Amino acid sequence: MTNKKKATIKDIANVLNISPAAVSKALHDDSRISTKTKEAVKKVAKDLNYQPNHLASALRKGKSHLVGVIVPRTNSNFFSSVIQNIEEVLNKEGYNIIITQSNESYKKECNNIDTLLFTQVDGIIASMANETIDLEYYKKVKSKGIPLILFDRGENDLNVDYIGINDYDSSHMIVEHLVKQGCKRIAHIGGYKHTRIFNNRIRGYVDALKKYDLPLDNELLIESSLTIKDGREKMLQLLSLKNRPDAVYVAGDYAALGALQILNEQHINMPKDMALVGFGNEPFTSMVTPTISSINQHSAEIGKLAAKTFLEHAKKATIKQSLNKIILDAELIVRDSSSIIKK
Amino acid sequence: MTNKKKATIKDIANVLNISPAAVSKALHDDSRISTKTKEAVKKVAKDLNYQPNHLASALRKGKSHLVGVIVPRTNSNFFSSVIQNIEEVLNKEGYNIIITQSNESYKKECNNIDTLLFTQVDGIIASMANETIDLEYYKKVKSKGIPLILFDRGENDLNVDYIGINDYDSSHMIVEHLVKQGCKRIAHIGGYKHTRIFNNRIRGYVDALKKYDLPLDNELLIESSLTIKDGREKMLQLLSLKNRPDAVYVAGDYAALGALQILNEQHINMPKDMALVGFGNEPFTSMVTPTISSINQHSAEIGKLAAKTFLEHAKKATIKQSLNKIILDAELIVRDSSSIIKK
DNA sequence: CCTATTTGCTTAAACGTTTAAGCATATTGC
DNA sequence: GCAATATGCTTAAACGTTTAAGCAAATAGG
Repeated sequence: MTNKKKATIKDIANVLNISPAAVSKALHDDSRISTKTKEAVKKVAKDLNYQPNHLASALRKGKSHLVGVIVPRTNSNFFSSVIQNIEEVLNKEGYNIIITQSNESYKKECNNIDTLLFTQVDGIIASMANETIDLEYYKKVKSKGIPLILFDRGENDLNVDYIGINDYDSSHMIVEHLVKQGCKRIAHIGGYKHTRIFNNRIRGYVDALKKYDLPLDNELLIESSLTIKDGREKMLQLLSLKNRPDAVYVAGDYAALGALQILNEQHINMPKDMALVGFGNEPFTSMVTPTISSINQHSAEIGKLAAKTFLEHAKKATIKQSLNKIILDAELIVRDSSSIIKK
Repeated sequence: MTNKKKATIKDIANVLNISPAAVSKALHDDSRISTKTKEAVKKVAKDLNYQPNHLASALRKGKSHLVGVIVPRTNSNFFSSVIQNIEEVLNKEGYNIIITQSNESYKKECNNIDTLLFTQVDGIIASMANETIDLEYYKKVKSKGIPLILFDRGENDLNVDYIGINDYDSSHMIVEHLVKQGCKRIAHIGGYKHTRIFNNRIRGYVDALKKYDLPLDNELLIESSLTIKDGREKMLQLLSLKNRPDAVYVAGDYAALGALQILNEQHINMPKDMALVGFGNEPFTSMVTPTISSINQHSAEIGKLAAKTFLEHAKKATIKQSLNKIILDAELIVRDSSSIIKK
């Protein structure tokens, strides 16, 4: 039990007086090894508390069976749920994952990529930092010939697989919902335009306004970092307008929360005087008062699909990156902050 | 650039007509290699886009430079902050971390330990699942001779390093605070007694009541799983008492949130009719109405200390587990839910 | 009964790195 | 000028596994 030195294949071989090669094959149920030997090997392996040395086999086979995951942060429900599902799918196939956080910083992201490559991961599943514009570093991954799968952030920016939701349609759903509630002036606190998903949400918002013949007022369309703090500031900005909106669609739940705080502090009635819709369906949206309507991004499915996409690449030796772009339909969860018309 | 095969030390050696050993030493700035050779080697390495094969060096050196981290879940601010700080400290020293989640399940936790050992991690930093009572699996880690550091959950249960906060004193602080606010009947929705930290909070609560000559009523001390749902149920249970409490100290913020929801739904005024204090200082405690008083657990410091403790072990080859038990003082953040007396 | 095939193993090389040991050559101290 | 030391490299083995190639013995096929 308290064997300091770890048992190796060689130790097993010595006990049974057979070659290490035979032991290796026995442990892998090779058809050319007799059942008798296999049983003996497995018994001794157990007795010696043998644990295969992953490093050695990975080195020999040229596969680490590790997959790198890069997310902006793990303490958002969306990302942690995606991660959990990636892990679940990959663990079943004998892969482990290494999770790294970029904290929305491009520099940290580059660092993460380097350490992942250094650790010889077999693939990388990533969602880009807000800051990331330069894609050189991601090209480095591609040039190494290991699969790269993006989710949520990064659609189309590189020519790789992507899993995400339909941001453009989501905006349409939200605007349509607000119009049905009787809103006439709908504002949008959006993310940075250079991030494709946020740009898509903005385009969806603009096009939906046109569709419903609503005013497209430049004052009502604001770019934001989507933090709580910035949500507060941008909400104040909207309230200071001569012609206030009667609804705000915020492209992120944290910023929506900031907006809600301001509205509560100023005793502005939600949803009557101001309807509010967020994006992401973070758990707190149903915890605060009033509860915030939001878009469910199908985090579990995104995680599972990202993992499966990686596995497809891993299985076929040919590294032909056949673009696998999966766009899921999102779902609008209507809560108190935008339920003007009760059923 | 688009070199399919990765460059190795051998390739560099061939270009310069020196031995692979010399290249290896040059890259590690060995004093026995001339500056001229070092420069030449580094230039060629860059030209060939050489990346050291981590697996090979790890195998040879018997160190993977990977550290496993096990947490109940990552989508809590406490754990994700701990992780971020562990990562920061360890990255600087050339270590990478592998994060795994137990989802509070003992079985998953055992699985995590196995995969981490399989991946040849140099150490494990863990916070135990709520479910975990049997410690056999953790003993397995110790018997492998790799450092094991526990934080938050697991103090004293195994004879290993531990970093955490003073739960007993925290309870004292909370009770003292509530007493100062004029509360006379203080209830406690606690965690499972078999988890040491929750037991310490319960002991602190009980002793503090005695100290302030308050009634220690069995009805007022409830064991809970500390989920939102259970927080709701246990709050209802307290409200159904003939002799209601005028304050509730909940051992976890999520359960405190559940309690708050019930109090809001029943239009019970906080803090006047019922003061509420949570534990953990999750971000949402300052987002909900009213904001919830809570205990700040110093997640950043816990993470840093856990990482540093690991590094100490890693540096000294002798694996003498000199118990390094660090208990930090927690901090009570007073918010609206318990501020009866305004300044 | 003889060839062909299958069964059950062994041998040896390989994965990419590190490192102990060794060996010239150059430098230093006296 | 000679021993002692320092400098700058090479050789070869090692880490623990996998796997291609090969070989003897057993079995099958005709």
